[in-house]
Amino acid sequence: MNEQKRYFSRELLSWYRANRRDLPWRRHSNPYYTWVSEIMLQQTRVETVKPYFERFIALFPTVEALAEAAEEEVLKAWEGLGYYSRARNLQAAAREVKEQYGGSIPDDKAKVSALKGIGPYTTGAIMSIAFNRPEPAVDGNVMRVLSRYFRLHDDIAKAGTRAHMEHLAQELIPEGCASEFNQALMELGALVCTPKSPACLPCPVMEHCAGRIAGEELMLPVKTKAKPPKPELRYAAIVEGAGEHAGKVLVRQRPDTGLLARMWELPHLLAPKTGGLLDLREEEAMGALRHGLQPEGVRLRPLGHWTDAEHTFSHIHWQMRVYRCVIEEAPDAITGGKYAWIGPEEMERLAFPNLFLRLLHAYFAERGQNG
DNA sequence: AACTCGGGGCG
DNA sequence: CGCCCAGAGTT
Repeated sequence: MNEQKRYFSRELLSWYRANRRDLPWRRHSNPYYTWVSEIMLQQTRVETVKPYFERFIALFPTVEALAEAAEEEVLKAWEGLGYYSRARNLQAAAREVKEQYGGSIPDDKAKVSALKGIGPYTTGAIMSIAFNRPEPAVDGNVMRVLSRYFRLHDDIAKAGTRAHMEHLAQELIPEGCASEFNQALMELGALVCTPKSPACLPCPVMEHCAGRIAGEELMLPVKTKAKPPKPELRYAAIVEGAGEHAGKVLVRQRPDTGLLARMWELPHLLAPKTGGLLDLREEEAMGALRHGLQPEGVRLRPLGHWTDAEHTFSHIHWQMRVYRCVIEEAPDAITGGKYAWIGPEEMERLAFPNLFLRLLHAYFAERGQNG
C-alpha cells in the first residue's frame, strides 16, 4: 500500500478518535442498535433519525420485542420517516433472527446479507461496526470522500463504481480497527467532506487529498442527475362524518404493495386528463370525486374546495386539491375496501405519511376552533 | 441498468 | 426552488 493510503487511514482514524459524535446508537455496543440505526440512516439524515431511534428502541428494546410486535405498531413508530418498506423488512428480518438465530444477529457476512432489507452497504456496516470485521461499508458519503481524496472521476451513480470503491475502502481499513475506521469515513463525509462546501482547511487528510490539490473538490464526485419526478394532479376528499361519526373524517388504508404500502390516507384519485379550461377545474374535480370513488363503495357529495397540498416523492410529484365532502353512501358493507372513521384519538394508532398527517392535523385544528 | 420506494434540509 | 442525500428490492 502506498504512502497516500497509509497516511489517509492513520490520520482519519486519529481524527475520529478525537472528534466522534455522541450518537444514541453509539452509547452502547449492541448489534441490534447498529442494525436499527443503519436501516433508519438509509437515505436519511442523522438529526432526523435521532428521535426516531430513541422511540423505536424504547418501544422495541430487543430483536425479540420487535419480532413479537404488531406490524401496525412498527409502522406507526416509523411514521414520517419515509421508505416504509424499511420498517416492514426490518421486522420481517427480526422475526427471522429470532427464529433462526435465537434472537442474536449472526457474526456471519452471508447470513447477515441474506436478511431482508440488508444490502451490500448495510451488510458491511453491521459486520464492521458491530463485529469489527474488515468489511467495506460504502455509501454515498464514503464514495464522495474517496472520489475526492483519490481524485476518482467515475460516475458514482453507476452500479459498477461501487465495486471499485469497495475494493479501495477495504484496503484502507487498518488492522483490527474496522469498526472505528468505517465510522470515521462516514463521519468525515458528514462533518467535513460535505457535498456542497467541503471544509478542507480543518480536514485531517487535506495534505494528500488529490481532489483538493487539483482544485477539483467541488467538481467531485461525478454523478449523473436523476430525472425529475413526474407531476400528478390528484383530487382528495376530506369527508366529515355525521350522526354517530360526527367530528370524524373518513380515511382509507393503501394496498399491501407499492407506494406507501399499508399506510393510511385521505381518499383521493388521479385527476382525469381532460385539458379543460381552468374555470371548469372545480366542477371537473368535484365530479371526479363524486363518481371516481364509487367503485370502492363510497358515494360522496363534494361541497367545495378546502385546501391544496403538494408532496414530492423521488419519482412522483403530487399536486393535491382537497375538497370538503359529505357522505351519501358509507363503505361499511363493501368488502375489500379498508375504510375507517377517525378522530384525533384514532390518529394515534394509524400510520399516515407526512402529507396526510399535516392535512389531518390542519383539519382537526380548524374544526376545533370553529366548534 | 433502470425503476420504485419518502422526506427534510440547505444554499 | 434545485440539489443533496448514512440504499435496497424489483424487473
